[in-house]
Amino acid sequence: MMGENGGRLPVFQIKPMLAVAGRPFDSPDFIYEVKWDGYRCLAYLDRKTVLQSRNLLDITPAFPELAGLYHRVGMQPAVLDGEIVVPGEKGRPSFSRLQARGRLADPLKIRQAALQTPAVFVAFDLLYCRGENIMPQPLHWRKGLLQEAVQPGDNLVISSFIETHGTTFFAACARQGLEGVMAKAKESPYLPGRRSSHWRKIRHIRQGEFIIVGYEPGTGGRRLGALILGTYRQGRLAYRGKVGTGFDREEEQMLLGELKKLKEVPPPFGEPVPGLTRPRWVEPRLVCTVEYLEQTPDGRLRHPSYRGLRWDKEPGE
DNA sequence: GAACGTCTCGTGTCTCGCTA
DNA sequence: TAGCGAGACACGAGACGTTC
Repeated sequence: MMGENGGRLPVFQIKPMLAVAGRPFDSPDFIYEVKWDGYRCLAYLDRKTVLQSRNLLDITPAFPELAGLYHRVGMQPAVLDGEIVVPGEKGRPSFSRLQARGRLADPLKIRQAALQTPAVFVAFDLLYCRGENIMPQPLHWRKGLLQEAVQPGDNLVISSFIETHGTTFFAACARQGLEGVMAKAKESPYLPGRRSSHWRKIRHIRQGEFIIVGYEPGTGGRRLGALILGTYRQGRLAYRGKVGTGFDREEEQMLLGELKKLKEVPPPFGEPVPGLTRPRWVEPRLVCTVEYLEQTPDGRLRHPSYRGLRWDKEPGE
């Protein structure tokens, strides 16, 4: 089977297909499904289960509760593409819980965690079926075969999708606090390791205004590493994270110029901030707009991206 | 042995430069 | 011009090494 490697599963060979970023749209040529907030994973199933991360690492030992996936999948040897998620509050995927799971190395702790916060494999594509490479086949055909091959149950679900009504679906997902939507061309083949416009990642982006309280110098060709952000909480500045992307060389020069005009001040937060290597603290006079995916439980920004200075805003606002 | 700091590894975005 | 890879950056938290 698997042709190219003499009948064995192509373990650690397939890189997952990637998506480009996009905006909500409606098209009869696309299907729309929930974008799950978890670890991208390929599951190799051939009388056992092997889980491979996006970077081709074997993450099977970290999720023992998924070892039995192969019992629920027919037409083996088979390879599923999907996402490992850990349900959090209200059943929504919790990325922080998943990270806590993924970092465990002690087998005892892994077993305990598997009982307390069990992971679920959300399957959304079928790449090999009965040992045959079906990646060149169109997505709608692979989706059909996925429905036939997989018996959903504990720890294994099939990602449902809708046809057309992409904007309505996106709005509904946003209301439910989900990360976003994936739009996939019905006729698209699976392009391993490639980032293709056949798949579009439409994320629910949040935006806010934050006070620039300092910065870190960059390395390599960059002069500005990251801006250090804060907001006022009960009259005191609170740390909200750093943003190190979203500005090009021109904006970087302009920001550095503005920062150099400000007086250097002592650290504005009551306690030292972990993770800051070479902070330069400045007067909290500049306000900037930042897009971000979500906030961590302690109020820090996840995946922040700088969008511009707000000359019209005062820090106190 | 406790506390602290650094490294590692998972996820991601974005810009820049090279190549087809 | 589009696609792709490299190299910046972000987050959390366990593992591990060092210091006291």
